[in-house]
Amino acid sequence: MKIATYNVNGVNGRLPLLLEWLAESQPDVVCLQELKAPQEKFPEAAISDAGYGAIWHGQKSWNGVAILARGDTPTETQRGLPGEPDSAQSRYIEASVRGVLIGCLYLPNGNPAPGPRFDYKLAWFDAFVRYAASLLDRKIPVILAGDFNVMPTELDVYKPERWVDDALFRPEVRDAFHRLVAQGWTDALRSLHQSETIYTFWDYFRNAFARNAGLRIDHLLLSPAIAPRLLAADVDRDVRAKEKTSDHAPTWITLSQEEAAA
DNA sequence: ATGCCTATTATTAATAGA
Repeated sequence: MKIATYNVNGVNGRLPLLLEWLAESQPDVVCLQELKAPQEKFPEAAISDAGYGAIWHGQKSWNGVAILARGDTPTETQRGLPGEPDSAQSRYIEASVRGVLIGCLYLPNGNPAPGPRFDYKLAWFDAFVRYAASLLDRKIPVILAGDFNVMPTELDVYKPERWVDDALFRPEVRDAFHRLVAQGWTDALRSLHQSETIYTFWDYFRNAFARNAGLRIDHLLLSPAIAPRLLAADVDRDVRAKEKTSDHAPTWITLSQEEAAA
């Protein structure tokens, strides 16, 4: 079972690229962020023709999240984050797919920091940490996947000293991520590649991709009930190299079908 | 310290992204 997260940066503008990647990569479940499309403009027919059922939480201009399932329809369990500070922003959707609860999130960027946008980020993050704890209490297989807009450690940013005052790397935000993981989640990419440089985002500016000036901000967190099934985890960097591409690359894991032996 | 580039929306400029 392959589960991917992809900040597509405009689901309609990137539709040909998205369909190409779906056909090549064949993920079973996909969490999309930054649809940048209102609810009625989601390309449901094209996604369906590609073999995927979908649920989505759209918003005009900004944000927007979706969950796709190959040959299946995700069973929606939550839309919007409980206790979120601004329900007008579409940043969370959740579904049950093939026995796994999938939470798809787009955490606020938060720049400039300090300021109201940063306060909003911290408030959203706090609500998310509380909600994540309630998911762990259920002792079920859960995957929280999306654009967390945080580099967890210095290993996750090409030039850490340049980012210390940025909303994606400030201590408050890193602390929030560490508090989240400390609840019992497994950071899938990092658990399999403990000392490697792995990036999931490269700025459009400054020829960042060619220089590999990247950030690791797209994450998949596994609950203890599913973490033993983790087989592989990687980033489809080749997608970031294409024309008309998102500034993020698809990030994915594979899981064994059965519960791992104790 | 800032712009760089790219998207959407609404009208060629503003806003957001990270």
